[in-house]
Amino acid sequence: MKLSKKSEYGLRALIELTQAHGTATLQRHEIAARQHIPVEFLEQILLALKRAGLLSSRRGMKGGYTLIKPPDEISLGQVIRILDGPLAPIGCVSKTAYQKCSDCPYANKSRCPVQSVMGTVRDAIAGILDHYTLADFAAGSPKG
Amino acid sequence: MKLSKKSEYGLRALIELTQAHGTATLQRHEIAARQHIPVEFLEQILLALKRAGLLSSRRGMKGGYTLIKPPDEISLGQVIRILDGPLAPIGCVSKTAYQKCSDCPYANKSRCPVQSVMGTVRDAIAGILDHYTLADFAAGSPKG
DNA sequence: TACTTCTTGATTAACTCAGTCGGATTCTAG
DNA sequence: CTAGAATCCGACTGAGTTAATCAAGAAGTA
Repeated sequence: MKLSKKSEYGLRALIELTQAHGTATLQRHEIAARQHIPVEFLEQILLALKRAGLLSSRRGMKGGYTLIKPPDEISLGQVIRILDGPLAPIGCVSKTAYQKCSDCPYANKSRCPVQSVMGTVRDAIAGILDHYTLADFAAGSPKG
Repeated sequence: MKLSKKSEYGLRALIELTQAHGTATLQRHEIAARQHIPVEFLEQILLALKRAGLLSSRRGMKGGYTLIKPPDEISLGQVIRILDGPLAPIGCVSKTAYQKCSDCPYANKSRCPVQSVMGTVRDAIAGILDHYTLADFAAGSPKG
């Protein structure tokens, strides 16, 4: 039940990029400095977000990173899935990365207690994180 | 955002112990066999639950484990906290194991975006898991 | 060409997870 | 009182993850 540093840093970096959206491109050291993130670690996070299509980047002097999509079309759920993997607490209730549980005696039965509870937990988490956009997030609003 | 095997096994073991509650005491190999859990791993789980005051045990022939409290007074949240630690995705929003975030630029400010979102996530998770009892769970009911 | 910045892949140290093992202790049965 | 059955307890291990760090390369700007 834990959010990795990677995701936390990623989200914090995206606050900066959201605030700069449309205005400026940010370099990794700027983001790192403002958000107290180790530069080289931040680097691989930004790269992952770029590969996932959220950011674009330019090299060389005057280079840096920019948000490629409007902040109100990116959910925190998407970001965390990119950096941390599925939101579901257990593979057999994941909607984006389902995995049959191997050793469960209830597997393939109509109802597994664990699956049932963890399914509702997954839905609760995803319900929050998939409806919370970067725009909400960067504005610090307690939910839209 | 993940439930460990330890907690999963623990919960499954408690299904058996709940069903046997008041009737019989169960030995680790019985639980292990019925729930497909490695016996020696199960052992340390049962021990932890015992130390936490949920189970009692007897040694020697005719020994085994019993639920010590009524199943409708034990929540899944309690169990998972014993085996996996706090439910909160991040230390600074945990109610049972709060920890100030060290490197966050918003620390001690009135509002941190991460803290705000993860706080609602924590509340959602705890809201489900702390109101779901072993009795509900073992009965397989889709929530009381 | 010189310099700056992103890009990529390798490497690392510390830690956690999932499980195993060996021996000690306590209980029952005979 | 002894044998055997069960829990108790701590140490250990191997694989994998986390959180970085490093070095070298590619691309853009002046």
